[in-house]
Amino acid sequence: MYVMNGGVGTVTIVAAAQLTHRTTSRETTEMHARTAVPIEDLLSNLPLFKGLDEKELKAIGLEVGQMNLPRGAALFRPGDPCSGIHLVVSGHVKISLGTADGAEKVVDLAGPGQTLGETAVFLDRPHKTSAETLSDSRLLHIAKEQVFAAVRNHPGFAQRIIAGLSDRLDRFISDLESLTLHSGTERVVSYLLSCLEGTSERSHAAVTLPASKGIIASRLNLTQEHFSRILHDLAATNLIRVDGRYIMIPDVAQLRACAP
Amino acid sequence: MYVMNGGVGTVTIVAAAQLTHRTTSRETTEMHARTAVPIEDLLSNLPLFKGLDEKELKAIGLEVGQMNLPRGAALFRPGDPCSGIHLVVSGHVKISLGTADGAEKVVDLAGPGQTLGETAVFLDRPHKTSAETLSDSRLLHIAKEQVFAAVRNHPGFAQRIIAGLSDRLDRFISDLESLTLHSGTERVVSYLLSCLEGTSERSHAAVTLPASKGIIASRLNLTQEHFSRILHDLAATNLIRVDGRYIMIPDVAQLRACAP
DNA sequence: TTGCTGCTTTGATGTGAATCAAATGGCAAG
DNA sequence: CTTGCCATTTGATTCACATCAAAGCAGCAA
Repeated sequence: MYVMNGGVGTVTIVAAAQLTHRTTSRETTEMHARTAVPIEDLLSNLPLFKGLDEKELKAIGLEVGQMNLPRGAALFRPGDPCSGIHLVVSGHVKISLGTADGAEKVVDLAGPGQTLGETAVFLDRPHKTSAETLSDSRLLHIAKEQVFAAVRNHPGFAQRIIAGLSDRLDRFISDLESLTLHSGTERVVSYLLSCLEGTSERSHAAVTLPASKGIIASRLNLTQEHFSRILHDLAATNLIRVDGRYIMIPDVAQLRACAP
Repeated sequence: MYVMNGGVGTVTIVAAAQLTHRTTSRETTEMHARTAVPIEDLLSNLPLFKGLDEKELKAIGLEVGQMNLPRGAALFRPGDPCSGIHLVVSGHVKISLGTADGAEKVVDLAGPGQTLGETAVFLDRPHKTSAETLSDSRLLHIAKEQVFAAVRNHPGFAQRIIAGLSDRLDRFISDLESLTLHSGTERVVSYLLSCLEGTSERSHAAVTLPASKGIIASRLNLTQEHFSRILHDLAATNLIRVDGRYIMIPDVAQLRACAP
């Protein structure tokens, strides 16, 4: 389905011709403007690898393939056999569930540093979700067998994987909690706040949504329409200011305090 | 909070006097009637350990504590520091989230073979859920440090843990899917069907609910009332027959086919 | 410019499921 | 047998959110 390079250590350009995608001419041109990056520098900045000693890093790094994908590319679809795990370096990937009747629910939006497809690898099952890039993205790919080998030979790596899975599990529980215990407005508020994580703690702040409002709405289990209204209600009370995907939060504490 | 034995290999009786629980006299008496069981026999039957070689099993087995708890005992509450992972040998444990306003959502019902509390261990965070036995239960406990040691020293064990987490993650995704994409009735149907897993594939079958209808309802994200109604509707169309917690399914295929 | 196409907003209307309230039935203790 | 406590059922009412429909607006190609 897509081409990649393994066992090299520097970047090769990925042929993306056969990918399912919608690309504008401008985007495809950007696709080809990039420089070669030593892969270990990339790795050592990723949470999955951070803290591993140099030897381990090198051993694993050799086995990593790099992919550059345009917006709208499908990484996998439900039922696809799983080739390995993916790691987002830049860009955003939408992970979603499809239904028989064409509806779709966005399960997660993976940003830089996040991993995709571990469960399919470790349970040795085909994927049950589908993954698609939302913007031009750079990903790493580690093949299944190499993941297994790394888990066997590098306890540190196994620990990373476990921590990663635990974290995801925890976040899913939080999602489940929001979904069942909180109202639409509360979900939107806590989503906005979660977008701020890692940002310096100031009273005012701003967020740029990582995807279209329709996608975010699905992620929060709302209809586009409902999401739009909630955003407006919040803007009406001056808790936020909306300009397209750019959202200003004049008073973070006040927003946090609101649970209507 | 509770007493247990580590590093022994056979069973010690657990003092449960100080546990938060509601116990009838009959239940407490049963509590004290049991025999010593060599712990490795227990382990080798649990999915977490199955397939490990004898040496690994022995090494880990030495570090396991066994607990016998009456119904209604609290294993941990949100905010509690996490002592290690628990493993259900027999009985059922309710894992739930509490809200500020007293409401409660049952996240999972752990039965024999399942593990509790891994995420808190590996993320080194206090628990965010609470866990409580729903019936007299026998559990194993592996302390945090020993879990870490086992992960470091026994790649097989690490792999088990990873598989276990992956499986949980997958099931949570399924839950999320049901929750958002399926109706109440569909959720009930698929829950009933999931209770049949592992049972011999016959056209007719029966399930006994592992907990009170209120608990199950919460697990399925329904109110008691709504759950009750759905059960009635299904019974009205002869898809099931309800007698307390005992549910007869005359025609499994027909039930599976129903997605109103 | 024109016209297309996809995203977002807005309003009107409908419904599933929660909430409230009260009745029923079982079970254990007295 | 009665009393009281739970769990479950049932009905009536309410509300959040979805659905449907239509219009507004921006980006882009020609």
